[in-house]
Amino acid sequence: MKLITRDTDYAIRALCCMAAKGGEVISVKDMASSLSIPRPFLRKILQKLHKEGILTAMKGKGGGFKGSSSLPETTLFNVVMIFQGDFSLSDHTSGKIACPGMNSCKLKIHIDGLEQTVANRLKNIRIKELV
Amino acid sequence: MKLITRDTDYAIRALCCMAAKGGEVISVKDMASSLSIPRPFLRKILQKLHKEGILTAMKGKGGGFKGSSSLPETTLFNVVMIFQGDFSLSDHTSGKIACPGMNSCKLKIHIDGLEQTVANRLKNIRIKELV
DNA sequence: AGATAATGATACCATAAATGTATCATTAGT
DNA sequence: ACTAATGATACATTTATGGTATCATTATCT
Ligand code: FES
Ligand code: FES
Repeated sequence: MKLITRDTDYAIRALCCMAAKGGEVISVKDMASSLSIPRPFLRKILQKLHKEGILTAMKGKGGGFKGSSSLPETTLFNVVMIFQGDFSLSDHTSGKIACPGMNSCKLKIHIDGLEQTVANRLKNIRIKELV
Repeated sequence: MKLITRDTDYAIRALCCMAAKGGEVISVKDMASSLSIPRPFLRKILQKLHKEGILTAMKGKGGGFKGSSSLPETTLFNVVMIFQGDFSLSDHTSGKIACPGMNSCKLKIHIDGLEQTVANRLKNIRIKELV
């Protein structure tokens, strides 16, 4: 089971790299080779981060991406949500599975609690703390 | 992302059901209908739990499964391991992805810590506490 | 102006994992 | 013998993951 999929992981690494470089513009080409990430895949990832406002894009020759003002405070939770959409550790507790006794079920309580714990941990890890 | 996949979830519910019934033998047929789980799927799941020694199987007419002596102390961690094999929240930290600076990386430290937390939580939830 | 080099947007593809089904053999009770 | 259960295992379907490819747009450089 994976809490952090590969695109999320690549995104985090790329963001750390951006943050380390300050406001410098970096092309996908350069970053892909320096991080050993497939270029088109990284490109898709950075475009998404741009759409979400975490990166700023510069088109045209000599262009690339750089971190936006929100980058340093961006949390791992933010990134996970962007690439993995939801955040439910189990279908069971999210209601996707019909289950008798969804209310007052001890299993559900435990899983919900764990989910909260994980989410809170991820919310407390910011990009600026990783560089 | 899912920490607990459906087979794991079904397994937990089935184990709770078994535990609640004490040493009574229950057939897959009965359990599948009472838990609303596809019968052949549940069967495969229970067979696996039997192989792992958590359930005892009775073949032949009137047969079925019942909890073994180890059932009450079985933890969610045990069940997750049985159905999902490993337990690594991220490929990155498990070494499946080549990454410069695998040593002394702050991200890795955080993820490893979170992994420990999750594992410990799961290890502290026993079937007997869920019935 | 034109060549070049970057991103924007989006569609496509390949593989793996998750979620089940089906089948035949074996065993036990009636 | 007949029936109803599991044992073992192969097969099928669907969804998620990981990645490519392409064409349009924009900016720079000569
Ligand atoms: S809500 Fe279904 S077993 Fe807990
Ligand atoms: S080990 Fe690769 S970024 Fe941490």
